Amino acid sequence: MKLEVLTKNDNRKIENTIIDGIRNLINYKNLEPGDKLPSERMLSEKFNVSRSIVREAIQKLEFYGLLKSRPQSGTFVAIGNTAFNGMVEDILRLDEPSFKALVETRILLELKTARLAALRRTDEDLTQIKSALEAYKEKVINSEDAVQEDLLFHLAIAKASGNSSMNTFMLIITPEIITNFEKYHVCDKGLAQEGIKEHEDIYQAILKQNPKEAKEKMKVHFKTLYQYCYNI
Amino acid sequence: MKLEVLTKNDNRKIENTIIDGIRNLINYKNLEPGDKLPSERMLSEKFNVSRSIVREAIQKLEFYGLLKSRPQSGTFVAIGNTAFNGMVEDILRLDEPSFKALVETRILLELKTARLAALRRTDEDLTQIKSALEAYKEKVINSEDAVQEDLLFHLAIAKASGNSSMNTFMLIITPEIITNFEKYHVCDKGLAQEGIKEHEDIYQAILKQNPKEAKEKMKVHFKTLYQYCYNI
DNA sequence: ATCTTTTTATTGGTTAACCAAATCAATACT
DNA sequence: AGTATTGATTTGGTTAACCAATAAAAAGAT
Repeated sequence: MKLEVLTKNDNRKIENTIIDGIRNLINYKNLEPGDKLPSERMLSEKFNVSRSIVREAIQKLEFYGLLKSRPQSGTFVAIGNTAFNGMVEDILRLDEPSFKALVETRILLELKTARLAALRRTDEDLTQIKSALEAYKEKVINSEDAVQEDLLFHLAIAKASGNSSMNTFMLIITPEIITNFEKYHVCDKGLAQEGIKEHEDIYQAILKQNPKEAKEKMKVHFKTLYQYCYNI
Repeated sequence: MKLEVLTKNDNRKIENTIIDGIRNLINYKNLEPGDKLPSERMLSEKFNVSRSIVREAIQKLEFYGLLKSRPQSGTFVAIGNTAFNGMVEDILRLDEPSFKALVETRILLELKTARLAALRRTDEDLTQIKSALEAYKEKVINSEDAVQEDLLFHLAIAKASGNSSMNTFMLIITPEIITNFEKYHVCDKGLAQEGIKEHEDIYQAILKQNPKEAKEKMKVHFKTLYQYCYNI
């Protein structure tokens, strides 16, 4: 029954081994930013694994900005030696975030995106937020589950914040939040009804382009969640 | 000369096409969370592309938590239809974050991680932060470039925050920050000297486990950067 | 009939062969 | 001598064939 986890760990382990090998190689050869790594073929031969494995390891390091691969040219070091070593260490030891960590991050991000959305929202942003709000309201008044519509409303605000980075991070943590909400039935306790009012308040603040009020209304909205999160 | 960008766009475009195809399939077949998608082989045949392409598209959707693939079993829908459609739309339209957006996000995250680190740091965390601080100081007093050591100090704090999610996000945005700092020579203006004092203040606050002070000292540290960022 | 065992087909993961673009060096031309 | 051109080589990207694990179905024993 735990086989799935085991194989996944194995995969993770071999990928991490390759990442560690690449790190050693860069240190041994003293490669600086802009320097070229050996080709994927040579790396796969050196580490006795297939090219796909090497490619995955490179892609992971590329995702974290440590390497940069250019088609028909090669893979290049993207940051300095010191930062590379320090960050690889962290990347290899990263563990899955807990639900508490996710909620904590979400609240932090959303207090900011609400404020920024009030400052920067376009008319197009506003109509999309409004549309998400209406979809949410319709579900709630029909007493249907509205977790998804709830999250989409918040994502619309994140998009309106004009900060692509925060928007991306919200997209990353949202599905896990949804899953946990539905699993622990966070929103079943008749909270959805008052949720409508809170959502409308946030929308109004963004409509009026009042950043302080937007953040404040978002904080009110999170009050229940906040307490819930810290009482698990 | 712009060919690299073009091919990359092409690659992106075909992957996005497949993602769109998967979305349509899920809608057409009304697949709910837990339902199984067609196998990678069938999808690659249906979309007239190779399995690798399909795999990459699936992996991207899995990264954002919309799908979940299990070895020797299949790929499964992970979230509800409504959320899936809304999020796919956003994912397809995501653009690269600007430097300003990155700095904005970094400041937001770090004011929080400093506070959390003061609350939750272990002794082990503390020694790692201290170690990063010493490495930074040594570089600065030798008048060497210390951008990397600077960032590693901040990453050590992020790790000490005990929030894996924020730690990951810091790791994601850090390399781009480093690159831009070095490009625009943000830290060349003799700021490094006073940076030592500011770093030490942050360290002391975390040592004393004083969250309010840690956040405040971090805010002081970011004051210059903050102004710089908003004056570009 | 029901449960266990065995077989068979399907799955994601892995490897290896193939392709077009980019690079670089040798050559031809001015 | 210097510059442009061309062709072989190297590169990351792509495709297709292969593998082990899984799950489902069929056969056998109780």
